[in-house]
Amino acid sequence: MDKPKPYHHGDLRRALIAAGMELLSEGGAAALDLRKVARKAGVSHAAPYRHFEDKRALLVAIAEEGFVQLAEALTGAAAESTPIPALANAYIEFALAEPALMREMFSGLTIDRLAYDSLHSASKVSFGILIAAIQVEQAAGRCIHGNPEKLALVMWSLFHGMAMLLLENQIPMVQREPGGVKGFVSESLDRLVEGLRPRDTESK
Amino acid sequence: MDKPKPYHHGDLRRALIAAGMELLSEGGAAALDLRKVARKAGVSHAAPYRHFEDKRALLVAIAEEGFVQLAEALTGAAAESTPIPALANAYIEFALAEPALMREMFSGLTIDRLAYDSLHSASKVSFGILIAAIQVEQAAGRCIHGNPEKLALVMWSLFHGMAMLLLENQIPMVQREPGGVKGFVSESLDRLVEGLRPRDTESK
DNA sequence: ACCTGAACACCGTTCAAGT
DNA sequence: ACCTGAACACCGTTCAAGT
Repeated sequence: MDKPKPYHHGDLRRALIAAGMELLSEGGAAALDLRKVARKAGVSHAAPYRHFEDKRALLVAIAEEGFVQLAEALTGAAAESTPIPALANAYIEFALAEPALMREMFSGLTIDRLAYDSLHSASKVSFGILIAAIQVEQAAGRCIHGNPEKLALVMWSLFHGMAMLLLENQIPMVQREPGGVKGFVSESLDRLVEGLRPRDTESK
Repeated sequence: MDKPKPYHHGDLRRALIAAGMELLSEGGAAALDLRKVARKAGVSHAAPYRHFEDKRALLVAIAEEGFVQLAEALTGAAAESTPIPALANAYIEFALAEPALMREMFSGLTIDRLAYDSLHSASKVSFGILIAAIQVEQAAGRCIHGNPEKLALVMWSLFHGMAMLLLENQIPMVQREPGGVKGFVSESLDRLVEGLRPRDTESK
């Protein structure tokens, strides 16, 4: 009664990506081998080669899916009343929730970016959300003028640095602080907004 | 006439680390397999296990050596007349000169940090240099008061984010900009120093 | 004490053969 | 068209045996 399916899969490609993401989430990059992915999807170890040229191609597809999910999380945050802190928290929460995926997304797959164009497009969507947030703040007079792309790049760099350093346990002291990760993110953001150079004292 | 050496190596451990770093530099993480490292050091593929428990232990030792080299680069920069921009440039130059090493240093080896304590100590040296630089700027009245460790953490996050995003070609537009990477780093640093919120107009 | 060669389990990839 | 099973080269790791 069902539509005739080729063998037991309607969309093996999607199933392989999903299986790969699960393995990544459970055991990190080391646990993601192609034969295990195939086993998890219920096909032979050679079947994935019908859909992906090699293991790297599967990893690129997974990273691309990761960027789609990140963009979704950021889109939600951008709609809140204080978009900048919301975006920072969303970025860092995403990274800490899926550390292995985050590493894979930003981990040297893109050396020859011409070959993986769709991966870069996916990552640019997230960047676009940051640019839009800066423009909103500029319009409201809460952010200095200047090229919004460059300002967004500074902000992104700070988000990304905090996320990766937290991810790799490089700053374990943050976990013990009052306020924990959220407090750290919020304070760091204040520093970027207010600046490190002392302001004139008469400002309110 | 030479002092009797055990077989052909006086310090195989060091030779293995050096060989591993060369492979990393030449071909990235994918090119670093233990058998190739052994071949490069002129020993059998089982010999490394006399000095390293497993492949991960060698990677940890390599990452540790990377942090030592990073600390050296930062120490030189900290002595310059404008230490903060010098540190930023040193950090990013190091990352771009040895991308594969940089990835390895910050790439999830440290999940159970109790097991790799010396790696964390090595990374803390670099962080200490950043803290000291903040304290110098505070004493000179060029940086706001407040916990220097927290301020250094913000600065490190920004450095690290810029370095990793550049490394992974996430911001290719920077390469085409006038001033290139150095211009980007310098402008971004200005934003952190001056802040994103508009300052009172009468300040010089 | 330190190193070697053979051996084992496992992975990425290929390919002739099946439906 | 899409999938399978056998096969190949290669890697991490172990271990009995050599000096």
